[in-house]
Amino acid sequence: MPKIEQKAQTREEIMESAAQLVRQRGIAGVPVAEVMKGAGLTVGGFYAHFASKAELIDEALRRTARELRDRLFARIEDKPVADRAEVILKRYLSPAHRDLQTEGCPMPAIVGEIGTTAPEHAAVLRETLEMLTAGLEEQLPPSRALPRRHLALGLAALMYGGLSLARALKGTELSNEVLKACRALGTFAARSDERRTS
Amino acid sequence: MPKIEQKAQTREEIMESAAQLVRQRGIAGVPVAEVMKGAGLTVGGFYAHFASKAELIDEALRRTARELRDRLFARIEDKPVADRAEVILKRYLSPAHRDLQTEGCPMPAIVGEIGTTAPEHAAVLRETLEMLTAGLEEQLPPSRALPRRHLALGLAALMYGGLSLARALKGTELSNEVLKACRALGTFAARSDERRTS
DNA sequence: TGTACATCAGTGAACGCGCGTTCACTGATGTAC
DNA sequence: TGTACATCAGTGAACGCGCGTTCACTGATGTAC
Repeated sequence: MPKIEQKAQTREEIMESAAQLVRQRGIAGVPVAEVMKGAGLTVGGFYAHFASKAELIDEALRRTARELRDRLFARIEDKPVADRAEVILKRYLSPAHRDLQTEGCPMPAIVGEIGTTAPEHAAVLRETLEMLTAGLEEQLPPSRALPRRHLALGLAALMYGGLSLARALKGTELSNEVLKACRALGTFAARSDERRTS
Repeated sequence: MPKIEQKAQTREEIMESAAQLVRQRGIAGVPVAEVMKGAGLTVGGFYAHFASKAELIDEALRRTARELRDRLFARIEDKPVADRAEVILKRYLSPAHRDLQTEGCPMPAIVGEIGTTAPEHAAVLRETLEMLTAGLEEQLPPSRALPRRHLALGLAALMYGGLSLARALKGTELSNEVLKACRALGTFAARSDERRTS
């Protein structure tokens, strides 16, 4: 393999390792050395690929956000409009999503760290939330009770809040209960117009 | 002042300093030295009052949870039952609560750290969430659409989620929008039965 | 009441550790001729 | 085609820093007689 392609592939492996670890343990919880180990390398080589840890994390977070969006809204157009919010809520607020942290939403791991860490990460968070909210808004039926944008943003906060708490409480019955309650509340809010007009 | 009282008062000052700082910067973000500085002391004396940082944080978090409950539900019985959820949502999801981190809800600062820090902190989080949920449940009118417990737990997650995101996004317009959207969604859910039966 | 001694809250420096980053070096890949 | 040289991804150790915790010491308070 030519040198340049090889290097690009190594960089990709470092990124993937970082993307998994940062979702599980947050920014401060992931040493550069461990990211490199996850890619089968040693610490020293890191700076041949990235200017700093912050740059790596920044890029890794953007990637996880896109990945989340793709999974969350995958084949959603196949569902009836009235069911879409519920399907999305079920996907996001599922025990599987809570447990498989390395593959899921990055927000729970990093939100609490914004303000203590590099300022550029705040921008990534904003973009992630905007992306999620915009995606939701698109799939919501027209509403008369609440502006769609408000409903979408509120649902996003509910989803994020429920998943974060459920992860932090993992292993307790309360954790499952939180997921269930948030699914119920979210579905109720998203469907309420429908029921009221039927 | 007798020695013993003096010592108790010093301990109290250390605790208060810790309670403020931990709400603002989380567990890992608050060095013992800074807590002591906040109490007008130097690091070395810390271990005359607490066995470890974890013990201090644990106790400080319990205190902040009680404080939150007292503020959130203060004089709530003076309000009509139908308005109580909205009042609580407004108190919790207010710009003031977002901005005055040293005095507010401790959850946003610590939820992401559970799992990376001492395991006893997970228990404090569970108790805090239970306390908030139980308090909410008491104030909600009977509901037929959702079990009250589910509504209370969902509202708690919505409140936590909205405040966390708003704090992380502080200084952006999105931050205000999140607070507003969560208040709207929460109030809508809490009131929906009422409207539907009227 | 006064004096000698014990106690102990608080100080300030040091220890040990983890981490981000740097750096001299290595060895495989690629280029010039 | 073969040989000498340049490049550079990756290694492993070291540096500097922050932090939790320890510890020898101090000086004010309290007690014994």
